[in-house]
Amino acid sequence: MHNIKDIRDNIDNFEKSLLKRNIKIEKANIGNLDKENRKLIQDKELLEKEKKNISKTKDQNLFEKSKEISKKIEKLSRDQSEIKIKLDTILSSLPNIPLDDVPVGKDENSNVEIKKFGEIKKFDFKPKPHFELGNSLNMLDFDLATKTTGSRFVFVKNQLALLERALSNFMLDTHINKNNYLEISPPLIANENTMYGTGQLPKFENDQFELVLDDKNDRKFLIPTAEVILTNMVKDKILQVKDLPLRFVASTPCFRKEAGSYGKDTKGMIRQHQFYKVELVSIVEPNNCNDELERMTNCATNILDLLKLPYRKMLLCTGDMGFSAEKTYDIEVWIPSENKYREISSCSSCSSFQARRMKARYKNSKNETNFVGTLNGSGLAVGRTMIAILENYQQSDGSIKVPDVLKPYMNNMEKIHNN
RNA sequence: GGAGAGAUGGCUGAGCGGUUGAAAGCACCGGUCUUGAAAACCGGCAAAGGGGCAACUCUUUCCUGGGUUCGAAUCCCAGUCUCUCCGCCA
Repeated sequence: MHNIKDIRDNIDNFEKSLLKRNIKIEKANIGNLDKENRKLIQDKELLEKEKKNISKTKDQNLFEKSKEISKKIEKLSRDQSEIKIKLDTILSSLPNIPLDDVPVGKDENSNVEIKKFGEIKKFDFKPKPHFELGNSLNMLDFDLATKTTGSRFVFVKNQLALLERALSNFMLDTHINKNNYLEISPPLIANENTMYGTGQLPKFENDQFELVLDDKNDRKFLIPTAEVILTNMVKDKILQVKDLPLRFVASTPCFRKEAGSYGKDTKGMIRQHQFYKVELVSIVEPNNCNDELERMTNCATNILDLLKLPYRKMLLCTGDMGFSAEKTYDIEVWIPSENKYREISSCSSCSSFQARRMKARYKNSKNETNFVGTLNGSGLAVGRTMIAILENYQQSDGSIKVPDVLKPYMNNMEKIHNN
């Protein structure tokens, strides 16, 4: 959510910044609504003051007049709230402003590669895609999931289920013990206000799985990412500066409708309606957003370093960033069967954009109340990490070598194989 | 599912129709004292919104939404959440 005051003072810059994201704002409309809103507030406050004075005098002769004023106030405040709702509807659907160092572009083709890491393994056989490997191991079953549930779900069995669990635990332990994140096991369901806070609502309702409840006013959603619930842990709070930064980590299932991605990544478990993800969330002083973004991204890539998986770090362009982000790094891991890099983590700074929606504030060293900065990043997407391990660690016989760092989590198993 | 109790500022907690935006304590900030710190003492300290270059000023807010009243944190109604007891249950 943007601060209308900032927009008012600088509407041309605001327009320009959003244009970088291909968003055209109706400048005149916003300006008029804002003016109208303030006019009505002023009129209303004048009457309120008058009314207040009458009741202070306790003069019975003026009581009738006070009643009349009440009616006028009622009307004004109805009009005003209507205008305010219109204005807020517009403002709440506008994405965050990109930072200056974010490249401008309309889609992922304009993303900028920062650096490649790790070595791409040369296979002396044709590397198989993960779903073939999983299928022949009898440890990934997509057909069964289709039968029980529907498309874009999967049964993970046997040692791959262990691998999935091992990955979660390995990532969690690393972030908790090495990177100083606080482990959280959060609710997987969020209410409407929470979803609004991080920016999933109102604009992206179609991507969410909503629960069917008896009470239509009580709306609840399966979380599309733990970012939603972890970031909202500071909703409606006024924190002390000494409490910051807060760093949370959770491994949770994530649920996404993937609306509009028909025909995209239909094979395998690249794009699923449900997947595990280890999520990092930081709550910081707004000035520290940039440093924290670098730190967080390093925490994420550190996992790939330890797993010895090749990857590259991308700086997303304006057109490819998420709604709430001011700057985003994607980490892409090497997928041998596709002969390309695929997103495995996305780390974003959201400045005070989400904080303003959540009313998450802190008192700075001067004792002034201010909105916090929020960041979120995957550290990492567990399902896609499993894909990367299957493909990068595959052997010619279809077995999968277990990465060294995971062995302690998998009964010191050397290889995942069929019998 | 049944029966009660409650929801007040960053936190704890008074107030139960008229200078109450709200006592007190804690926390926090500034100062005195101290070599420094602690303690003690003095002072300050809610948020949101509007107006003003500013000093400042106005309005709203005591869970949410309605209602009663000239006037509501205080009374009435509905809802949400929390706690206790009983029942049921992973």
